[in-house]
Amino acid sequence: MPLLLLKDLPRYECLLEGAKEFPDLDPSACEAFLHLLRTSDEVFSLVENDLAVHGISHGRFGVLMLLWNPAQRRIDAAHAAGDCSSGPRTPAELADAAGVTRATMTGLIDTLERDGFVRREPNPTDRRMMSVLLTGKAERFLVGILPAHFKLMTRIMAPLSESERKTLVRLLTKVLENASEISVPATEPARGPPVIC
Amino acid sequence: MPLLLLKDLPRYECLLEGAKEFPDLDPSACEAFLHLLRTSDEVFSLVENDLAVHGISHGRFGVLMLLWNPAQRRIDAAHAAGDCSSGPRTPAELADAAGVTRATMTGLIDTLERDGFVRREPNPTDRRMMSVLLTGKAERFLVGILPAHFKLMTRIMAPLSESERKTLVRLLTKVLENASEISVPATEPARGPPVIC
DNA sequence: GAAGAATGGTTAGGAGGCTAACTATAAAAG
DNA sequence: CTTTTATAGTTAGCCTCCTAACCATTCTTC
Repeated sequence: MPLLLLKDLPRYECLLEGAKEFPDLDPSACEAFLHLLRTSDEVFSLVENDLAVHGISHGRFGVLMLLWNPAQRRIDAAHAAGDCSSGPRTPAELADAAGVTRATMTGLIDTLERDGFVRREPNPTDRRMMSVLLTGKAERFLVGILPAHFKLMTRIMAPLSESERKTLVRLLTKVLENASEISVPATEPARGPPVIC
Repeated sequence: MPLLLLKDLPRYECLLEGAKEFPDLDPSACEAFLHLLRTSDEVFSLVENDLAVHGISHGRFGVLMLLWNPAQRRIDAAHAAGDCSSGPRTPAELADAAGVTRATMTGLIDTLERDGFVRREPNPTDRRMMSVLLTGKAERFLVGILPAHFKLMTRIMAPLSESERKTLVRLLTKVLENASEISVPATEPARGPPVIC
């Protein structure tokens, strides 16, 4: 449970009250903002607790998911076509894909290696690089817990209809794109769509 | 930036692909789930970076906000009526309101006290308890940074219209209530609405 | 081809989360 | 009353995240 937030969100009247004192406070923006963070905090901690039962943190789970390519079997066929990369393999690629620093990824890989979920191998061509490889233990582990993990996601989103889910995704996408724009002051001309397969 | 997530969300076709292998994977639920966490992660880190510029973490900021009662001046009038509490004052109340453990709150108060934002005072009637009090420095600090903080919220939510914000809040509320239900297996008959003033 | 710049990975040190165990005090039970 | 139980707060130890500094290697550039 990584976020610290108000457990009980303020009532709308309180936001209106605050707006009198702070002209910069936009009540509806503030309300949406707080609900977004509060809800995702609750959902996140739910998933994290569920994963903790199986003895793995969300961060490590994320790394395993990045490394685990269920299409691995199909890859031999697709390899020539090049339409489906085999996913990140080096610590740097993993860090980029996961959105953490390389130092953090080093730590995650350390504990995963300690627990026998991955192993490091030096890259024969570039001796600076390492390859991170999933072990059979990790694959069995993932196949074992994923069904419950997917069920939990489904259960969390159960109260929303299909069209509500589409609406939610549409609104969140607007916010996400705007937020990305804010954090990266729009230097690049927008890169291509994600190519994770 | 506390969460570790896929930076580039999987395409919907990949989810459909995965659903073939895992019948428990509900593509639209998974999509909504991932967008929710990804968006709030981006938004959260935006705010956290902004606060970090002013040398304060989101957690400490939250504590200050809980302690800071802008209605303090009005409280003398409201006190008799009892319709507006003066907010949490003890570490335990703060921990509950913020949704962290008491141990975590101890650490936050430690650093806040070290930096001169709060001070602890023993409770004269119950010698187990402490009172946490905001200093004048903290109040000036809050008044100084809050306008920019509110502006950032407004900017983040700018792409959504008023009605879209209402829709977003409505959908998130559904998910939040459901998630709370899941985490607390519905023992209590649902408590009253939040009474934070 | 040798010096400097860039890149990949790790280490060190800090912060904020957590749980579990501990101390001190107050309340309840006998 | 004394004993037990419950409560408030802290401490200790772990994990994940960060930044900054640090090697080793490769690439660039002259």
